[in-house]
Amino acid sequence: MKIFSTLSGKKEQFVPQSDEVTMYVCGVTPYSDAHIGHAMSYIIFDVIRRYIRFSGYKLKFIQNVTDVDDKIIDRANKKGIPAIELAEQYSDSFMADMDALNVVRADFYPRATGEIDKIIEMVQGLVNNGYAYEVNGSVYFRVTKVSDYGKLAHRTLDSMMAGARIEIEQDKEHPMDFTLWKASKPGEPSWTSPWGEGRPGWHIECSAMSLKYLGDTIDIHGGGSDLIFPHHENEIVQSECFTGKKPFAKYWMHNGLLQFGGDKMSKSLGNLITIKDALQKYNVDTIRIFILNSHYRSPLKYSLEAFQAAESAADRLRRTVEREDNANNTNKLDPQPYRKLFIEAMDDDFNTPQALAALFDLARAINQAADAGTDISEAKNTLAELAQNVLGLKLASISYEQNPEIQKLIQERQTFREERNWKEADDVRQKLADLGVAVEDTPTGVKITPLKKK
RNA sequence: GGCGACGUAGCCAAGUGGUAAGGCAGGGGUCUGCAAAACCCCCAUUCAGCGGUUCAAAUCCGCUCGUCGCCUCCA
Repeated sequence: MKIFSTLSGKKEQFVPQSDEVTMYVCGVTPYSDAHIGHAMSYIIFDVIRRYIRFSGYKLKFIQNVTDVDDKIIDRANKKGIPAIELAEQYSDSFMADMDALNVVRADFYPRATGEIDKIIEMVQGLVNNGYAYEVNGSVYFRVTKVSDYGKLAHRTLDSMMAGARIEIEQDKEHPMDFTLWKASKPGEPSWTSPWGEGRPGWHIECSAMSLKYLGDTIDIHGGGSDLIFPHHENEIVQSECFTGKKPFAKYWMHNGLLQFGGDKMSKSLGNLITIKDALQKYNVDTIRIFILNSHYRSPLKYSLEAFQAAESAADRLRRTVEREDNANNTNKLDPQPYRKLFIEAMDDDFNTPQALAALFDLARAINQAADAGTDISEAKNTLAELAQNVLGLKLASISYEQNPEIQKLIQERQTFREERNWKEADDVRQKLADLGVAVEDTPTGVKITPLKKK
């Protein structure tokens, strides 16, 4: 298995430290509903996790919830509720979204507010060994003391300074120094520390959690490419300087970002589509195929057309899995060649578009074989296994058996058809269409599917 | 201003030296009472443009044009 690491800038052979792979992906700061950009990132890392397990490794996966932060405090103040309550609310909302998107849960979701002891221990350690300094109750990291600062973003301190819009903060020794511990203002959530009342800076919680739950060196650390700098860069220096061990993470993985249409990517929330909105309109498989049909490191443009294409594609796989087995036929379709292609694609830095292509090739072969009466049971199992276990698709069809109105109309139509009364039969079909379902006559009986949105 | 990514058919999108995957849409056909689904055939002599290296380039190099990201909160 090969993984592209942002740190080295190339694909590397994946060699975990042990049979149990340790992995950390930056989670959310819960102050509003998550949007489909979040869905993209977490679905991608979900598939990566699923594939690592599918390949035979064990995996320990941790994801943070940063439940104390400026934006949470601002938003909570506007709403007139405690910050922790707001964070709780949106954190629950996020978990519900992840479940709905069929994202496998992490082993544990530590919260920043629950890890204050570890955070203070780290900040103190960094002060003690000279990598951090306290000014007016806040503690800053001294970036000039680290020779390889910028190694993840592939930049140097000088190049960062050139033309950068950096707000000059009087307290900092160097403009690029970043906050480890922030002195709190009155009314803000705060904890007692050796430097007075305060709260964690932005980057420190991820380091603390990763070190505490996964160890000094983990195998994979991931997140959106917008986190490379400064978030992950800072995680690296503060962690490595605290533990004295390198590397903090062996492989750094970053997904490309979702772009919103050709229009202005307006910063106002009007342009953002929440996961809840998307799920209202499309099923999980549609959303997952939309995302997995492009490579995870490439940016992806949101478009209605692409979603509709993904919906049709999902439907194709779903229908294929539902075809009759012909299990009594002695001719069998062998899915191995397709399985091999799928695995080769996934082994090459999780090339899901190519893996999906292998699945569609298998689907075509299955349909061909099914038309010919060949036994497709094993091939179908392979298709379902790879699609569901690795790509996290559900391939679940909607059942209308519990709907008496639809069942009654189907019966009516069957009667007309047996009487060869095509006119009446077609009228009933139209009635069913008005109810949002399409009826298909197949050799094995009537099949009801949701009517396609045009 | 600095750093970086990208530009492949109507749309989405793989492919990083050996002659263009896959999905969607479209056209024709088989099947069907009609449909739908499925299947078959067709749909980029060509990979933004211009030069260069090479026996050979979408793939390497240079320039031009265009789009985007990061440098500030962000998956």
